[in-house]
Amino acid sequence: MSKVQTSIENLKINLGEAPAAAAEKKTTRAKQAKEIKETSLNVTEADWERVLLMKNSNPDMVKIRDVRESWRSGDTLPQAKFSKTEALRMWKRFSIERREQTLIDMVANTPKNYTLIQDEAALDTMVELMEKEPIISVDTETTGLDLFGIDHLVGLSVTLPVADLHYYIPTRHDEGKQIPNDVVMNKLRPCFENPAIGKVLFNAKFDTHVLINEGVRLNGLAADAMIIMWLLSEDLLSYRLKDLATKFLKEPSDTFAELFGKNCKFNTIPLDIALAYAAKDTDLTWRFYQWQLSHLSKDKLKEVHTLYKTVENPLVEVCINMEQTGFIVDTKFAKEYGDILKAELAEAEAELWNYFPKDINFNSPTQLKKIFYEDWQLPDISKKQSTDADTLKRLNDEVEHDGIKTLLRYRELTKLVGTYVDKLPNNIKEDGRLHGGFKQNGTVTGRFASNNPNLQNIPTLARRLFIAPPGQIIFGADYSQIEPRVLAHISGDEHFREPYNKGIDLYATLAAKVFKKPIEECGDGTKLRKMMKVGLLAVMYGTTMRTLAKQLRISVEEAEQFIEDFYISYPQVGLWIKSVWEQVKRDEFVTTMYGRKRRFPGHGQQAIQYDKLAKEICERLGVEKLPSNIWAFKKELPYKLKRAFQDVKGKVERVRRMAVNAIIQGSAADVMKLALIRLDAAATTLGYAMLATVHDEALLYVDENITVEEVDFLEEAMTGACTLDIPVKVDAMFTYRWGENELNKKEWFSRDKK
DNA sequence: CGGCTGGGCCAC
DNA sequence: AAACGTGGCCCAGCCG
Repeated sequence: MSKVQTSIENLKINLGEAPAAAAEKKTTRAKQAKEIKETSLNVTEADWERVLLMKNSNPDMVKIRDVRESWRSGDTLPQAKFSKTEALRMWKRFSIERREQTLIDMVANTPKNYTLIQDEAALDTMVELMEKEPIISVDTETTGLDLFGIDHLVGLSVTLPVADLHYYIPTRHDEGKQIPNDVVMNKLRPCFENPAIGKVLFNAKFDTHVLINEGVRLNGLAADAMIIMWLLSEDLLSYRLKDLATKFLKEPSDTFAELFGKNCKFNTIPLDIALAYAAKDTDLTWRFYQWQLSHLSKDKLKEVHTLYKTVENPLVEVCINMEQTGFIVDTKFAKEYGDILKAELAEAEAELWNYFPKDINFNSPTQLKKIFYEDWQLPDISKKQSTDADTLKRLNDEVEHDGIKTLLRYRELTKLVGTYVDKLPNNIKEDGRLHGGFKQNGTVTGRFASNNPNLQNIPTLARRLFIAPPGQIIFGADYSQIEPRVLAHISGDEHFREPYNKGIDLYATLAAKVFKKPIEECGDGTKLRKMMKVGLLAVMYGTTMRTLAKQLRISVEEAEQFIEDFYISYPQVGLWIKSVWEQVKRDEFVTTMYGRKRRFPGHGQQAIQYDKLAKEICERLGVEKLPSNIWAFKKELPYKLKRAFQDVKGKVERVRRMAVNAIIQGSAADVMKLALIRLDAAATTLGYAMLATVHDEALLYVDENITVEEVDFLEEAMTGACTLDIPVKVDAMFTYRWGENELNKKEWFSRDKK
C-alpha cells in the first residue's frame, strides 16, 4: 500500500468510516439509518454542477442528472426510473468513491512547489524568502468556526507569489512532525505584523481573529478576495473560495466538507493531505485575486475598484474591531426580566385556554388556521388563511374577540423571551462578552448584515440587556433621515431640499405642500405628518397603491391621488425615479453614489416585452395612459394578453422597485461605511472601541468622562464622511444601558453626576 | 436526529 | 390578479 493510500485509510478511520470489507458484513438498522442521514446531506447545487462536469468521464452520472431533472420538473423520465432513495444511494456511493479518489489524486498530484514546513530550518528559509515579497497570501486552518469559543488554529498556509512557492505549516495536528505553535508564531510575527508586506486573504476577518487568538495581529491587508467577488457580483449563491474557483477559474475544487465530511476536524487530517488541501487555499486565493484584478482594471469597473480600495478594504479592519470588542450582557438582569416576562406569559396562556380548545399549540400557525377558519368560520380577509399580526388585528376589528387580543399579546411575549431575553445570554463567550458577527458583504445593496446573533434587529425592550463595562458608556451616533436626504441629493429636487437647507421639519413641510394645508396643521404628531411619512417611504420603496391604501386606511383612488399630488409638488423626484427605470432597462444595473453596483441580469428583455404589451393594451383600448387595473376590461382585452402582461409586469415592476431602493439604500450604506472607517480611526486615536453598527447608526464604548471636544471629534468623523448638496445631520446618544435613559449631547453634558 | 421550508416577526 | 426594500432567528412540521 502506498503512503498516500495509507493516509487515506487513516483518514477513513478518523472519519469513522469502516473499511470496505467490514462494511459489507454489518447491515444493522442503525447503520442504514446513518447511511440515509449521510445520503441526505450535501446534495447541493454545487454538487450537481460538478456531476454535470464529470458526466463525460462517467456515463452513470448522466442517469443521476436525469433523475434530478425529473424531480425538478415533476415528471419521471423513461430512461431514469429511480426512486428518490435509490438515486440518493447512487449519489452517496458515487460521492464516497469520488471523495476517496479525489484525495488520492490530490495527494498524488500535489504540485512540486507546495511545501510542508515541519522543522525550524525550513521555516527560517521560508521566512527569509517571505520578507523579500511585496505581497503574500495567507490562510489559516482551524478546528472549527467558533473563534471566540472553543475553536483555534491548527496550521496555516502562505503563498509567496514572486517565488511561486506555497507552504503549509501544521502546528496542532494530531499526528506528524510539527514545529511548536509558539515558535511558528514568533517567527511569522514580524512579517505578519508588518503593514509594508501586503496580505491577500479570502475572508480576512476570520483569519485575523484566529491569529489574534495566537497573539499575532495581521497587518497590511491588501485585498480580501471574498469581498471583491461580492462587489463584482453581489448575488451569487455561494461565496466559498472552492465554488468560485470552480466557477470562474475553471479549476474544479472541492470544499472541505465535500472532501472530508461535515464533522471532520482539520487537526485529524494527515499532513500529506493537509498540504495538498491547505496550500491550494492560498494558491487559489492569489490566482483568484489576479483574475479579479484583470477585471477591476477594465474601464467600466474602475469605480468599483476605487470603492473597494477606499471603502470595503479598510472597512474589514473596522468589522474585526467591532467583533473583537463585543457587547457586555447584563445576565443578572436578563434572568430577572426573563422571569417577569415568563410570568406574564403564563398569565396570557392561562387566559388563552378560555378561548381555545385543549392541547392546541399557540405557536403553530397550522393549528390556529384550523380553529380560526374552520371551527370558528372567521372571514378569510388575507385570502390565504393567514394568522399573522396584521390579519389578526383586522379580524379583531370585525369580530371583537378577546382570544385574538390575548393571542397577540402571547406572540409578543414569546418572541421577546424566546428569541431575545432568554437566548441572548447563550451567546456569551468565556471573556464574558457577546461577539455578534458583522458582515459587510451580507446584502445585495451594500448594507451590513449581522448574525450569531443578529445585533441589528434587537427590539427596543431587549436592548436594555446590553450594558457598558464599568467606567464606560455606550456612545451612539446616528444619521438623521439619511435615506430621504440621499433622495433629496440624488434627485436634485429643489423643493425637496428646501426643508433641509432651511433646517425645518421635512415631513411637515412635505405634508403641507402635498395636502395644501397650512404647516401648523402638519406639525409633530399630526395625522397628516404621519401619512406623509408613510407616503414618502412608499415613494422610495415603490409601494403599490393598493398596499399604501391599506396602510393609510384610505381608498386606492385616494392613495393614487396622494402620490400624484406628491409628484406634482416634487416633480424632480418623479423624473429621477423614471430615469432609474430607463437606466435599469438599458444597462441591467444601477449604481450608487459611490459606484456600488446592483445588477439585474435579463431585465432588459423583460422591460422591452413589458413596453410592447403595454403599447398593445393601450392601442386596443385607444388610450394614452396604461390603466392601473387591466382586469377591469373583461371583453376589451383577451385573457391571454392580460395574463402575459401581468406576468411580465410583476417581474419588471419588482426590478424597478429594487433598482430605486438599491440606489437610495445603497448610497446611504456607502456613506455609513465611510463614516465607520473614519469613526474607527477617530476612536482609535482616543483609545475607544467600535462596538456595532445598525444601518444608520454606530455604537462605541467610550469613557464615561468623555469630553465635549472628544464628542465633537467623533461627530465630525460622521458628518464629514460625505458632502451632499444638503446638510447632513448626526444625533449623538449617551447611555449606560442600550435603549434606556438615552441622553442626547446637551442632556448628557448638563446631567447631574452622582 | 439533523437539515430544510414556510409562517411569523424583529430591526432599519 | 394582486406582495414594500434589506436582512436573521425561532418555531412547526416534514423528510429521509
